[in-house]
Amino acid sequence: MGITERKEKQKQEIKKMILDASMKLFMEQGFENVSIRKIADLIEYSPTTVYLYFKDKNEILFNLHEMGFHKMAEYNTDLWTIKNPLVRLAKMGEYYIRFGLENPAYYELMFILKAPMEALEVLDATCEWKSGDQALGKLKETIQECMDKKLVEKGDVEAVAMSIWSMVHGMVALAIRDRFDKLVPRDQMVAMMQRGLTWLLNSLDISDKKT
Amino acid sequence: MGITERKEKQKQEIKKMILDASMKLFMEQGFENVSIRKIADLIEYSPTTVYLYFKDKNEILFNLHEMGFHKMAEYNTDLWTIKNPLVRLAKMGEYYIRFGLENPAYYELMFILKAPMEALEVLDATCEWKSGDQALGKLKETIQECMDKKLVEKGDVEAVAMSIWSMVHGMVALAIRDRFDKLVPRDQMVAMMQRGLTWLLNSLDISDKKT
DNA sequence: CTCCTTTACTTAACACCGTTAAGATTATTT
DNA sequence: AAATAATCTTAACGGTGTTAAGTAAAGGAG
Repeated sequence: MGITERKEKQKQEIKKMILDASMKLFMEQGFENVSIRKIADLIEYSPTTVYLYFKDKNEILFNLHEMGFHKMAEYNTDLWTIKNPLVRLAKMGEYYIRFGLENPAYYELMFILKAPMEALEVLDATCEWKSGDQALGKLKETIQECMDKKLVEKGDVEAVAMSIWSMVHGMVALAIRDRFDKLVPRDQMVAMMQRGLTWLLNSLDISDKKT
Repeated sequence: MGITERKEKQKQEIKKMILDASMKLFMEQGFENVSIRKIADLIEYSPTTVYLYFKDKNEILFNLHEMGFHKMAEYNTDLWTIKNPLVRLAKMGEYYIRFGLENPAYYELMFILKAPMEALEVLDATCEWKSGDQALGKLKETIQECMDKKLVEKGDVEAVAMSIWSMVHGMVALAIRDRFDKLVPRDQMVAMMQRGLTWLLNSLDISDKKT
């Protein structure tokens, strides 16, 4: 069935066109200024055509949200070459913050906007957020390793993971949503986040102080 | 000028009507489903009348955002009776999380939505975010006190404050935007946040371990 | 090559949105 | 009572997500 196969391929290509156009607009104009009509305009189709490839706007946003996780993975390629889990943990935080600040549009899709999660609830009955679960899993792994190697005090891995994630997420979310720069000068922002992160990890580190 | 005075009072009353109606809809239906038209319907005026009392929708949201800070202050009334700054810090975090989870609509206005900050940029040339600055100030005070009393290692108060705030904000923001409950069971959410918070503060506490 | 069916796409419309210009109504002052 | 000022509404503009119905092109069957 070479013919139907090529057709399927073409369909995927148009889907990609729609997603790329959406993301372009999203990055240029922000979430609230992207409409199906503008997307359709950009790829030179009628607005209704978009609905032949995606159920609704939420489904588009969900797909972009997935692309965001792939993009984030690119930031972390060299992460697992780091053998010291505490150093790796620090790098994870650093990369996370950098990814968020350098790709605010993706970050919004992944961790702030409700729309992608609404799509997930419709799409998947089990409502599993695979991408998020996987990303959090890697954080938990690293923390577990820190505890195993007695670099960090033993404790509730899950709660610690959620806490660390919450902190870096909080930083990025506050920055993206214009709260951070109202309180500290913009040029000091990144440095302060970094100081906060190293301060936290330093407080955790028990490798030096043998009680 | 008794007459103009009463008129001014009436004007303020209608303003309050608009804000109350907005907040009611906001809490019931969420941000994205509140429109000027619905607000006008609820107070039985025409949509355009709303514009005689507020410049635009953002200005309404900014006013609601301010009301949110007042509401949050109610949660903190007994906070300054706590003399031990470390205990106070813990309570601050606990109350912050509780406020956020119990008043998600207010929380969104205060710390997540862009609209109120956009209004601020138009309203105030200096762009000072007084409410936020004040709230953060109290956190910094408490942390400073902790350091002064050697309950917490001395360090960059600003960075530490931003970090702690980021963590609790991160927790609430993830919960409100449907990321938390996709990864941990909903009934364990609050408990886990609490564990994370006490874990953090425990790591900071150096009052016992005299190095 | 013609007829028919399927696929791909568009036009038109619905019900909403924030916002503004212009007109109508009401109240106050002269 | 007439003129002025304050208050509110109607109608409209250009936008939104989405759907029903119609058109044009492509593929297969005879």
